[in-house]
Amino acid sequence: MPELPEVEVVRRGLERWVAHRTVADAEVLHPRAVRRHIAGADDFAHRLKGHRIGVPSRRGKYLWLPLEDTTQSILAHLGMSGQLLVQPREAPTEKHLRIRVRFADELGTELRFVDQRTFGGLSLHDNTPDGLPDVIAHIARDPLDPLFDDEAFHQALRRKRTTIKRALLDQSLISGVGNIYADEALWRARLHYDRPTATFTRPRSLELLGHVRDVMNAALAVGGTSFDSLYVNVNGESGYFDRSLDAYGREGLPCKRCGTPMRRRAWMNRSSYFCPKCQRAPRVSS
DNA sequence: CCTAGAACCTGCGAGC
DNA sequence: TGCTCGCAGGTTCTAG
Repeated sequence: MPELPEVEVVRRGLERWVAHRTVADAEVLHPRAVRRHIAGADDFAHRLKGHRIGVPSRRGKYLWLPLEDTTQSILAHLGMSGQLLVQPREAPTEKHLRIRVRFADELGTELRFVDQRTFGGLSLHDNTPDGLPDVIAHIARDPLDPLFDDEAFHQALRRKRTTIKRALLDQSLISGVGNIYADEALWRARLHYDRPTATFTRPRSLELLGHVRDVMNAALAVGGTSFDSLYVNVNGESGYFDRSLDAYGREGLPCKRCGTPMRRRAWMNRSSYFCPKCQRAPRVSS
């Protein structure tokens, strides 16, 4: 479940179902799922044992579970297809189950990391003084973070020699935005994905940020976006925002503003969806 | 330093 | 039916 709203839905589920429980033991079924944990799978499993999980946090698409009475956290990234599920102990093993965490209580559920494509994973890291896993210190605050600096973001856009969608997907400038919400925010802002950022005026940058926040909050309110069973909350349930999408996945369908057929362009090994009339291409498109 | 593009994986649906 | 191709909510490494 990749972008910010989907990850936040998962974080809330973990807060409700996993926080304050003590790990009995962990089992790593695929080494790629812990590749960020340099000391390896056995070390990862061993270090979780006996520790109580604190309240889960999130920045952008990363979330982490602090281990109480330590200065470390379990960092999680869902990649393209990762799921964190709270399942009954007796539930059948998922085909792509990669990590299982059992708890030392009688609630009867366990935490499972399931990931078809293995781009995601879990790992254990020291926290920085502000409680963030050290390996994600370079990730920017996300737009729903009260301490996100709008002015600094605008200045960063001015400084870069890049285009706006690339900038939105650059997790060191603004985190949590992925392919869906980038296209949605750009459609709302009537901006073409290939517009150079260096010419952005402050009002334009701030308006775009407003649209990013609006679309993410709207998605969050209905449990995020899912087109299939790959993107679910910790209880395996899908969100409903797919039916509210204005741009993503709408190739050939009429623009909801002006009726012009929407287009899809191959872009950076993926796709960009846009309205050719509302979102005009820049004159000089490199 | 910076930016663009490919690589990393598995599975699914479309088209032949 | 079975094959190949293109495509998928991300990040990270490499080449230029």
